[in-house]
Amino acid sequence: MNKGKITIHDISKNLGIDSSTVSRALNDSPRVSKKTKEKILKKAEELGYQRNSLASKLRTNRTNTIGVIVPRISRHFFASVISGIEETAFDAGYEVIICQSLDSYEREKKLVDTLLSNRVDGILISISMGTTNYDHFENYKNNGFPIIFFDRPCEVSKNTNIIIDDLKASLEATEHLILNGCKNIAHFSGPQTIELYRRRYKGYIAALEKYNFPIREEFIFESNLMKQDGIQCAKEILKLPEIDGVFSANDVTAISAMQYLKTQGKKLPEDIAFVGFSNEPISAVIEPSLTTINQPDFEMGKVASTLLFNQINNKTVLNQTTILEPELIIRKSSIKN
Amino acid sequence: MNKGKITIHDISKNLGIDSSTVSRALNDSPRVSKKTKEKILKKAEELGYQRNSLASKLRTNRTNTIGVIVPRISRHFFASVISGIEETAFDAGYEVIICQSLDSYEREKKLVDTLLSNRVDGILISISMGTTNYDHFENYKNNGFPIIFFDRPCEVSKNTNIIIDDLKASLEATEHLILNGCKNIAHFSGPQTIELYRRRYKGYIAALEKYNFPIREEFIFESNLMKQDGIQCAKEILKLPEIDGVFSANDVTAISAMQYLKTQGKKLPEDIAFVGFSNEPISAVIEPSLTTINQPDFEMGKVASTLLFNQINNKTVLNQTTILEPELIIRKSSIKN
DNA sequence: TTGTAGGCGTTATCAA
DNA sequence: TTGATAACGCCTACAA
Repeated sequence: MNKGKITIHDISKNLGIDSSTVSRALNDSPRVSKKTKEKILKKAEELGYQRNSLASKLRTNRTNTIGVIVPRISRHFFASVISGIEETAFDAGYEVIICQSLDSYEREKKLVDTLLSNRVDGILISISMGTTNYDHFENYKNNGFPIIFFDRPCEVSKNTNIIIDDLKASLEATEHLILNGCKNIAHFSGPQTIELYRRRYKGYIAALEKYNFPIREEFIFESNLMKQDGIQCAKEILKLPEIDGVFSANDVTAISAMQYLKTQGKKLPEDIAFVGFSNEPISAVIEPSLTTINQPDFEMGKVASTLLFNQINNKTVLNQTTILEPELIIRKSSIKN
Repeated sequence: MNKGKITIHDISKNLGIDSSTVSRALNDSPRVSKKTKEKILKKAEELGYQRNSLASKLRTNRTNTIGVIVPRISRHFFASVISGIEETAFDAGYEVIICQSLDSYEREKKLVDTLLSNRVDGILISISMGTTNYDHFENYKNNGFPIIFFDRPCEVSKNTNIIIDDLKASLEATEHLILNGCKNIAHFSGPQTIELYRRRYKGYIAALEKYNFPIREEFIFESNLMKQDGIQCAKEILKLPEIDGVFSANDVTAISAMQYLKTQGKKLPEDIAFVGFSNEPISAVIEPSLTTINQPDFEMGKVASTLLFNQINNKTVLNQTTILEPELIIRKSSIKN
């Protein structure tokens, strides 16, 4: 119950030194003599003093804290981005508050609100799948509040976004299937309300066009790209026996589809080749191992947080999109012998 | 830059109503007339008022916030525990601050410190592998500060711990290997400084004893149970060709060992059967699929947070260990034909 | 180098 | 039902 009961005033009284001096000493100000400083630090230790950050943040109007909102922390990609953010933040002396929106718009809105009422200095966010209305960002952005969007950018005008080159990667992925002999390539696509999935879709289309392949609507399956969606997609595929390759907008769906197809006696990649997107750890381990796109996750976290800290400290808003380069990881699922 | 500039005083001036009334209205106090309340809420909305939680927390000396420290958020188990915690917290109106120690003692200590200086009402923690000194908890516990340990308990006396029955699960896992014909069973063990891994070790020993199997020190491999440790263990195993089964204290190590052994031409489970621990998502997907122990992760989060909220609100300290039941998931890696 | 005094934004107490 | 006032713990001009 005594938690944090000791204040600078207790130290002050205890030593007969004014609390302002105590405050200065605890902040290692040069305006306190070495001797007094030592005395104060010793007494603080002895009394079990613990600074009340709330008070100091309130007073200074600076929290040295940033908020991070991701759809789900369990996704390897987001966990890595967070690690990148935390590393930069640690060096810069910032605290990081991690939140997950669970891809719900309501939750996301509430989280933004909570972070702001806790006066974070800035926010890094990968918007949820459920978000189609961006008003909750617009208001703050207009006030110059630092918000940076990563991976899943904000679709309204003038923002600082960090994305990867989904279009190029998707084109490359689809092209890879074509060059490995696929003639009828399906696409597992995410919600087209989301820019990111539109870009992946466009990459797929671009590859087909490049090779003068016809675009067949019935080969394009839009879903939320969860595990169960993969099974659903697989079932649809079985009805279209000419399909011999799949480019999936994420690994999760590709993998669950592959699993299902294997139970139905399909040979992978001989009957159907697969390329995923994300390079989840699981993808290297399944059989056949999944060819996929590796995203520079850790780097993305570092870039995003570095930009945010610049924005916080220089009050300069970039409103510019940074594009990072992904990489095609070729494994067994796409190589027909 | 205007972030949060509007305060209750602005609303107060704007309406000619005292700020104390504004405060009451914003907190939906019954001591404000409906009419005034409406007027205030409307004006707040209009001015874009956003409460300053820091000030409110400072004043009330209550943050309605709990801290959660886990080794790494990317581990599926911890992500699920966190989901359980967040669900309970959401219903109880608490904010949750998620932190990862990355299994570093230094980081953990710092995180505890940061959380306390931010005056969280309580802490839920799964201690890091690097932690062997518990002084940083002792101090606060003695002050009655609510801390609850889950999964990896605190080894010093009198704590509230939530664990699963590792011993029973490990005994069952090892027994399962024995009943499936394994004669020489190895154990991949975690650091014996950690209670949890000692319990898993004991379960392994107990099973051997139950069936009068000799305990062979050279069959027990202690490591930090990371991916690379699995490869190392696999190499050691190859030097001991009599080993025909492995009980691993986690899935990660089991899987990387299996992968390596497969590249070396071993047939799994025919040559060597495997049982892991944790039921990582990957375990269902690899080949052969990994028999493992499923832990009630989400439930553990709910139980731990519920206990914490009780402790916070009733000021009653349980200092009691709650044991949850794990479950053996039998898959292909342990069934020799 | 140290002390004085005032305020960050909110809420609780008391009085009206 | 509303208002005045003080205080939460800290920091920072300014003065000494």
